[in-house]
Amino acid sequence: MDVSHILDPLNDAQREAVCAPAGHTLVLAGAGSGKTRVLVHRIAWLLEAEGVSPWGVLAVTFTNKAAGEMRGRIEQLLGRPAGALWVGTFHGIAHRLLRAHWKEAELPKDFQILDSEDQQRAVRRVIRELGLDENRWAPREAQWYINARKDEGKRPSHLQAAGDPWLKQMIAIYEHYEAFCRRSGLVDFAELLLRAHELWLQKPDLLAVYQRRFGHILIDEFQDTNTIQYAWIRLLAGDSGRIFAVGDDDQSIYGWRGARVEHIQQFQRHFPDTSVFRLEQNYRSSGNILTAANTLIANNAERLGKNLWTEDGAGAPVRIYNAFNEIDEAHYVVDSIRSHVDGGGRYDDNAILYRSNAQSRIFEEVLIQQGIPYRVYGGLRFFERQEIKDALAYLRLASNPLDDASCERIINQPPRGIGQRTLAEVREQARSGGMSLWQGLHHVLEHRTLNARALNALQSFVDLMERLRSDIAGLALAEQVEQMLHLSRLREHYQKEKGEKGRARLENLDELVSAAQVFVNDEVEDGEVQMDELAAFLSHAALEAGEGQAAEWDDYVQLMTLHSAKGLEFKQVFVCGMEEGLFPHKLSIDEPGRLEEERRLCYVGMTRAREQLTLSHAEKRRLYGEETWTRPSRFLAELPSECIEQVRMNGSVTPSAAEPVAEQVDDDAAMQLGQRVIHDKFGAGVVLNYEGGGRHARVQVNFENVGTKWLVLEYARLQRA
DNA sequence: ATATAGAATCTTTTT
DNA sequence: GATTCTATAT
Repeated sequence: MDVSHILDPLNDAQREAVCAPAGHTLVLAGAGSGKTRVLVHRIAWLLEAEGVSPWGVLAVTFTNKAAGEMRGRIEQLLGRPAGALWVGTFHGIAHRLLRAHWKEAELPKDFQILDSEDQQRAVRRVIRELGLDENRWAPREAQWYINARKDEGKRPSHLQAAGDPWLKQMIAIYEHYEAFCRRSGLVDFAELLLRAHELWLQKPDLLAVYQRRFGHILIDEFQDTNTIQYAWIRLLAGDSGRIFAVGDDDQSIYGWRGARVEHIQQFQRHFPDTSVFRLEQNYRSSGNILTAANTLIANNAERLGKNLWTEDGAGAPVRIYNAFNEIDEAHYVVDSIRSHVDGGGRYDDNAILYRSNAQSRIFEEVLIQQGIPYRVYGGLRFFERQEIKDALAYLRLASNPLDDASCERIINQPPRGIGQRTLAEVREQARSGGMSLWQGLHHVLEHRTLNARALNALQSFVDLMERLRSDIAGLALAEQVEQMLHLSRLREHYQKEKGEKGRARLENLDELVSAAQVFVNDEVEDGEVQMDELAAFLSHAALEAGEGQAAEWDDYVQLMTLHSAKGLEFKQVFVCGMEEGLFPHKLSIDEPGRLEEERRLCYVGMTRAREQLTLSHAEKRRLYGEETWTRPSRFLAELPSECIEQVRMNGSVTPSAAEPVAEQVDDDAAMQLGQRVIHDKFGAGVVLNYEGGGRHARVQVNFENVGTKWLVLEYARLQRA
């Protein structure tokens, strides 16, 4: 078999990794060093050169996007579909296993998935049931506790309060929450992983089947694996599976949600026959950007050590813009983007990155004001929208009457006269009789423990759900959805909602119908279990919340947090709000480990840039409605001065302040900030700043050879370069 | 049962 | 500043 198409596009280091010998492989891949490429080519190599069957290969990623991209690139390289190959997220694959082996996993056949919002509601309910004060025992906190334990592979029975009353309460909530999930046939995200792990532990013969099948296991973003994911991988690999893990300890930014970078170091201990490869040649960023990023990250103590290099030239210096306030900052960034586009560039060459979402607003305002198209990543996703979740809850309750989470959500949505009092009685009946809400409802109706008005309301809900269940049986998926929207009167309900919001909600409901139309049930194609189409659709909705944003090919400026920028690249990158307390964030400043994670986050942001990187900070910032004076981020001070170009603008709030320079000087001497100039004696330089006006106007110029100087415009006789 | 006004509270995010 | 929950009035 000719494998030149697999190996030729690779550099030496990449090729060595792709052709790694039998045994385990760890690839330490720096930012922009071709990480995905190595994974994709490795799989192609296994299939084409080593004759491995696609049946025997499993590739795991963290996001659906990454999984989709990987499969696409593999098929492109192979020139054919690779159906039997398993490519998916940890959660997606765990879900697939549990669907195929629901009996062995002790799950109901039609179990459904709780997303984090559903989970939080469930936890809140449990807290109430325990008679605890919600203010003292915040549902969010308990949810966080439960997920953290699950991510560590721990059940309540593994935990001990050791006299700590807080822990004792948390464990109690965890226990009751588990009971709730069990009797409702519900599984949260962390549970998918934990359950899949336990399934293999408890059924060794089943594990053996998968161990025999998957001789090759590939993991993307290995630095992001949490305890349970890594344990699961090790279990699957057993003694015979070969693991190919790709990661970068410098890009570990998810420690706060349980990711353990240590897995990279442990890997070589756990698997002694591991070959380690380093990919350090960067194909993305210019020299200055890379040097700056390298210098910054060198301040971290806990590193495996790695230095990125490039064959490209130094490129433009990294710009640091010192803004007066956040409005000035936004104007500077937007103006830079505008001049990029005026010079023939595209809007989507540009990314505005920030530490926290609250920072996006001011950029949006300025972008709107200037009529520049933009897209903000990471808002509410399609399947997370209220109206969509309402609609799905009807379908879920129809297919599983035990699903209390869904029942609670829609029992009075749209409003049908079932208030808190009535609901409390239903809950009480359900709880005392050990029944689901749905059963509790029937109990209340039979024993008439409420007044007639409430009973009527409850009866109408029961009738509705029963009618819905019988009416949608046998219909095609999209018709089921359509029928549900009609019978539940959800569409009618949202029609009444006025304004832009109501219109958008209706559109989303229509969109749900078309999502059902195009949905193909590929959930279990090789297993014995044929999953119900509706159930598959509902799982899909929970596991893949969807984008629901502007189409990707449109030309928009990209706004996102530094976290969501990981894995992406842009010609021009603006990292904004480089101030102490904001970035590094004040909640991470005191702990060295967390501060290092902030620095890695900065490193990730910087290495997104191909040609131009601009870091900005404001002296004064209004955040959460409060105005504060700020100090520049310590990260700025850690950058090497030879890669940096400082841009300052004294005391002026808007960039229009730059214009007086142009107005007050004669036409041929007119200049703007950032203008390249030539001086008779000092040579070439760049205008950084200006001061005053008229005859006394002075400019600050950064000369390539002699550094920064203040010059009086009238005498300096600068020429524009 | 709902509508509205005041108060509290705000990292980062995927599944 | 903006959302989201809580208390109060209708």
